[in-house]
Amino acid sequence: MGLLVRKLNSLGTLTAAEHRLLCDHPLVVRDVGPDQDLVREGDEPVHCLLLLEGFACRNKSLRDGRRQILAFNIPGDFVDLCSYLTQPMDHSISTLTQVKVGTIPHGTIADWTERFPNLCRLLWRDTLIDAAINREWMVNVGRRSAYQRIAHILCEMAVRLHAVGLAQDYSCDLPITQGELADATGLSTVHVNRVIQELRGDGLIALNGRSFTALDWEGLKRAADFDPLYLNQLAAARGHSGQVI
Amino acid sequence: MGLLVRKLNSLGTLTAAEHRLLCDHPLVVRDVGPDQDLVREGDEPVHCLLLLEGFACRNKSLRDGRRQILAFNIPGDFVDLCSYLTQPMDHSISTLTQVKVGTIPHGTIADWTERFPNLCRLLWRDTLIDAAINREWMVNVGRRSAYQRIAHILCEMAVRLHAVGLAQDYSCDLPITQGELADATGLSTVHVNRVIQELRGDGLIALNGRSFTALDWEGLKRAADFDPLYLNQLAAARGHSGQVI
DNA sequence: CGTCGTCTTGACCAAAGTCAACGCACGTGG
DNA sequence: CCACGTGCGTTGACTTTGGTCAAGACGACG
Repeated sequence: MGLLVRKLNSLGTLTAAEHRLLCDHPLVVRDVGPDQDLVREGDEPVHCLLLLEGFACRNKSLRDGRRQILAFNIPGDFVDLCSYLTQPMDHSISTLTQVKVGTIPHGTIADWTERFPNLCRLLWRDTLIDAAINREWMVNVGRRSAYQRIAHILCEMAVRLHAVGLAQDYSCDLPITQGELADATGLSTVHVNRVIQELRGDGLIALNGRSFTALDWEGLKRAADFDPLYLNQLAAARGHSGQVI
Repeated sequence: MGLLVRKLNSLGTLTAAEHRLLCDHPLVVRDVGPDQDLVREGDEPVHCLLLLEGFACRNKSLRDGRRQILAFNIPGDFVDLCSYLTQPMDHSISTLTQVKVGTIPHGTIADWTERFPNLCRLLWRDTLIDAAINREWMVNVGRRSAYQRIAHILCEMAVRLHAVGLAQDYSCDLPITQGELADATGLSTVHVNRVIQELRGDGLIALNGRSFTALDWEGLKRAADFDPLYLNQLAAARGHSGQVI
């Protein structure tokens, strides 16, 4: 539960009792391979999933097979906390890589939130930040050019991975294919490929296989019109770890 | 507070004590003209707004002036409940028409939610349904054709307005300009105009000025690939008012 | 009656999609 | 150890969707 404690502490302050509660909770861990659905649209899960290792994504598919990726999930993310209060699922959660997930029964969350209003607020806030990321993605897909979209999503991943210690010196492991990037940005795979080459040509990024480096962080941010405010609103407002990169 | 009670009761069940609490709360009401910002990106509001009459929208602007509308708000919507837990605002709320809004101090909400876990859950659920609408819009903008996007957004508005009693016989007052529809769908005004004419030509809709009628509801739903599940997840699951149209 | 915002139309343009093929790395099985 | 298949990245030629620019129509309102 260390990851969860760390995450919630970045959103506010856990009391000692809450800290103990979470640390004492025995987490059931499950291993899942790449390209599997952790939860499927229409499911009515009875527990929430905490992503401990690996990458996943939130996505919705149309009947004709096209799909939209709504968010990338990284270690520490409470992947489907929303299933605690909204059923059935209106979207799926799929793994991108091999992952480890912890499962927490809805009953446990109900118990926690009734007894600890502060913890409840932190969990609620976590879902609100997910929503904020969604909003930013919507602007991305609706109003930015292909070049800006890709740059923006790369900026976001760099900041978020840095925040959980999975990026150093502007580089990180990014096991996301160009096809997945296309589904996340509302573009075609072919066009994503061309844009990435343009970004490479402009000296902004290095991206080969699973490894990503922002060669010119400031330039990339400028190209993307990136403002990390939406990612960690409270932390930033309180002057905490905030501006990580 | 009748509107709020009605809305929360559609998301779950208020206890008698909660019902009384809400009904006894003296709501401060404010009138605002059209095309005004109720809350602006960067603000740190100290109260939440409940939309009582009129239409508004949640939106984000880019520095170059392009903007994306993230959601349309209709009477009964808790327009910026998210400001209770995430500050500062990462987006703006603007009026589309003359509106009446009720203001509820964050302190009041904090008090309510600490004392009434069930009410807290209902409010939390309300923010989660907002998020679900956002997700559907993202699919709309990212993966549907212009024709489908407009059809889809019209379906959504019809269902939501019907749910609060503002639509009968497949028609309703819809004071949204084509320019605003463009900002909501990630299209240009000109293209929205052409698509609307195509929808008219196909006998699916009548849309003049502020009045909208779905002439062929089933056809419109089919064209939009519309599934209202995401709008009222719990109500639908429990077999409540659910499928309104 | 004039002005302003919105809707409408046409001519033209550009961004991104589609289709198809190929290269390349990696893993698997003979 | 090599042939083969598979998934991903890359490229080119061509098409389509939707954007841009510009002008006119229409209606509400002062």
